[in-house]
Amino acid sequence: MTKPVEPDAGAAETAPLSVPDRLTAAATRLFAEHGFERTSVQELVEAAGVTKGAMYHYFTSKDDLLFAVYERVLSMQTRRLAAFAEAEGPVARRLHQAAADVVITTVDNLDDTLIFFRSLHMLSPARQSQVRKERRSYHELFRSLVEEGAREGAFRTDVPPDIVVSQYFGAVHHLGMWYHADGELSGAQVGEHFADLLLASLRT
Amino acid sequence: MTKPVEPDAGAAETAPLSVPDRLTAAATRLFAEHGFERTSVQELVEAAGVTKGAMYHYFTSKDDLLFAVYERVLSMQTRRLAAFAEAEGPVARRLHQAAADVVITTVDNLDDTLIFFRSLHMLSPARQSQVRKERRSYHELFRSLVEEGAREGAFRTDVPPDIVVSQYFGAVHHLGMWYHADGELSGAQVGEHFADLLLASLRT
DNA sequence: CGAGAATCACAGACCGGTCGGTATGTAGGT
DNA sequence: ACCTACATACCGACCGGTCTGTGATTCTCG
Repeated sequence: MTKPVEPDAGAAETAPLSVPDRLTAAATRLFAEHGFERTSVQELVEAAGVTKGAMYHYFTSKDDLLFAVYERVLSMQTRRLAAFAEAEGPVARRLHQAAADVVITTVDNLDDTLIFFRSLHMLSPARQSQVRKERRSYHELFRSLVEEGAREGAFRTDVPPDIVVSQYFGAVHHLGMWYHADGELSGAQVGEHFADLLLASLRT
Repeated sequence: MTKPVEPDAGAAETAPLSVPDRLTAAATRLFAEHGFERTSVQELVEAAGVTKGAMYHYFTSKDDLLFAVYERVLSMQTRRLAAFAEAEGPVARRLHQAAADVVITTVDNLDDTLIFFRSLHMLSPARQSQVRKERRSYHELFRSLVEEGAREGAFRTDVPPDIVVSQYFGAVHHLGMWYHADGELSGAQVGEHFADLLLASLRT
């Protein structure tokens, strides 16, 4: 058995995922459910259908696993934002699209983003600063769109762009606290409303 | 020694606070600094200058102490919001004042609000639902202001008030993740900007 | 081409340390 | 005598991480 286990050998779910993928998937679910500290390595590996030996073969520590969960969603969102920022068209439209999109990717990965802000402080200082650095460049990319609109006269100039971005992302990052997939509004609908409110708040 | 200890008997800070108050103050600081789970009861009571016996005399568990921290700031913010909501004047002005005020009280109690959203899930389910209930009535009081403005024609009606309120409080609750008292802007300045953006986003 | 060596990918028992909570004791007030 | 308000010693559970073992695969070299 080089990579996949034989079908239907494990517990409930036995998709042919690799062992590291099974571990990150189980970690995402359990960390979001009980929190990072309340989830023991033992129950984590049992949920993933592997053993501790397997986990410590691929990850150096429990923190490392948390970090891997962070990286996945953070790099994905950064890539998407860059694509919207570099696109053609008026800045108001690009900002609206980017703002709505980050809501959609956030609700599509609600567990990850919930863990993100709940457990960042559990990471080693080195890992924390690495995550913060990535988060910061993400913030700055978004801010550059706001500044571009302000220069062009499309947006108001009496509120610091940093405040605008911090306010918006604060709202997005808090989605994990209240949004439920089985609620009235889809992620796309919430994204539209959020983006509409953002653009309205920036009108001259 | 019925209530106060003799002056200058403990560690660094020996204000004549009662033992429960010393414990909640130490808990607020340590939970915000290292997180709830990483803070042991032993270091907590040492920071408060008391012993475990004292702590378990006033609180039934470590969770109970966390709950007490929650209650203090939550009830305070609810009282203040009610005062603004019940005041006189146009709804736009009352909403602006309430929106700016919640930012100020949040940055004035940044540790508490940080703990709040980071460690809510560590509470027992019963306690969690009690906190959520209070949080919900707070949300609804704020929402009633938005709805009042919409009825009067002062605010737009094409975005659900719940979305507006969730977005705004999301941003406020996330202040603990980025606001620093030694930064460029004071809490009052951030509050003004936040409230300005909120009101602008609601214009018809 | 084949056999032994080295490596990989885990398995699972085990350990030192820590932690929340309790049991028991006691000084002072009433 | 009794209650309040603590102090202190202690316990059993648990947890992250390590260590050794092992079957399968790959590499090496004659």
